[in-house]
This record gives sequence, C-alpha cells and structure tokens, in this order.
Amino acid sequence: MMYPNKYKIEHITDRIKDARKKKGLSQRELSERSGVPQSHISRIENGAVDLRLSSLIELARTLDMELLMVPRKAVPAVQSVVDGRFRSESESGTAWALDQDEKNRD
Amino acid sequence: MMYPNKYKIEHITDRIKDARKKKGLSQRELSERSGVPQSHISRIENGAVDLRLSSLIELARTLDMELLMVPRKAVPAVQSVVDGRFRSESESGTAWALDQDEKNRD
DNA sequence: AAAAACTATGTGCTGAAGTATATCGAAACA
DNA sequence: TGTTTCGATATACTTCAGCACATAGTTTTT
Repeated sequence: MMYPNKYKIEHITDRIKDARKKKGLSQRELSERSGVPQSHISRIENGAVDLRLSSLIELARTLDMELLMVPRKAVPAVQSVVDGRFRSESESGTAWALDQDEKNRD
Repeated sequence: MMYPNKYKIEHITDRIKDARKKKGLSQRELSERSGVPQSHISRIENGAVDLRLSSLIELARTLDMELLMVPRKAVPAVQSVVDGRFRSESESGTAWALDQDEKNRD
C-alpha cells in the first residue's frame, strides 16, 4: 500500500466513523443501510484500505453527509461555518481533510 | 460495480476538471505534477472509473483543493461562503457533490 | 495545410478493493 | 455468569483501479 496519503484518507474516514457513532449506529446497522459489508466498514474505519469513491459516497450519503471539494484557501471559512452553525451534526470534529500544518500553507 | 453513484462521482470529478482548466493546465501537465498518468486522468474526467480516494486526494492537492465531508444540512451555507468569497478559485462551479434535487430535501 | 499539442482510447498486466462468510475476543447487559 | 452485541480479522474468490505504453482522434497554432 504505502500510499503517501494514508493520513489524509484517515482524516476522511474518521469523519465517517464520527458520524456513525454520532448517529448511534453500529457497523452492522450502517452495513445494512448502506450495503457495504461490516467487515469492510471496519477496515475502512481503521484506515486499512484505500477505498473507492463510490464506497465513500455511499457511506457518506447514508450518514447524511456530503463530500465536497473546495479551494484550499476557503477551508478555514468553511470550517467556521460548519463548526459554528452545525455543531450538532458535525459534532466537535472539524469537517476537513487537512492536517494542522497544512492549514498555514498557501 | 455498476455503481448507483456514477452521477455523484462525476460531480466530484467535474470539480477536478474545472480546477485543472481554471489553472490552465493540460492533462499532461497535471499528470506530471501529480504523478497520475494522463490516460488515467482522462478516464477519471470522463467518469469512466471509480477512482480510489488516494488518487482523488492526490489530484485535489495538486490543484490546491481539499476534500471535505460536511453535514448535508450545512451544504448550502458552505456553498454560499465558497461562491461568495472565493469566486476566483472555485470559478462559477459550485463546490459540492450534490444534485440539484438533493439541495431541497430535508 | 501541416505541425504541434491535447484528449480519448486500446491492450495487457498486477495488485488491491470489494464481497461473502465465519469466527474470535471484547464490551455491554440480562 | 452466561449471552447477546459489537468490532476486528482470516480466508477465498472476483472484479476493477491503476500502470505503462502506444496510438488514434481532435483542437489549436503557425
């Protein structure tokens, strides 16, 4: 595997895990609703796979989330909007796929 | 997979294409910078593949974009922020992966 | 009109995603 | 203390992303 993006993938998949827990769903329940096998969800949440976009979208959809692409410069503004007005749905976790160090690079 | 998400995948990959064009890059240039083969970029932009998350992130990164997951309810607010204050980077295109019909649900 | 640059497409191959199923160990709970 | 419930893991198999490379088709430029 050894992809250089592992940590970034995990940022995204962590959002899945957070959203699932926040909704009080077990992996099996999410599996039933999304059609993605529980064993696979487990691997996804543990960052053990480089999942395909269709799987990610499927899971996100089931959890009432959407996958967006925004200009890097817009990320802080987006974050404040999401964290501010949608704290209950996004929980404490931020919505992004960035690392802390990347926030301050242009 | 015969994935039911093809249209959604295309929403995302369209953002890649838009961002590439906006930056005035050819597929070949993007290929060189990102490490993703030109032939693959072409297939991605044409929705011919269900690409892996690492590939998407790699391309997004090269194009100064970030992949986010936000609560569906927050999408309109996010969109106005991005379209408002970051028009130049996101061009006319919205930043999301939604369909028009989905905007007005919930 | 020819040349040059760009995008789309074909082929063949490898490795990993994804599926199904079963099970194990650990929490939760009765 | 059993006994469900949950998440992690193993195995075996199929499908397809991703790669390299070549080339065809298209648009742009001179």
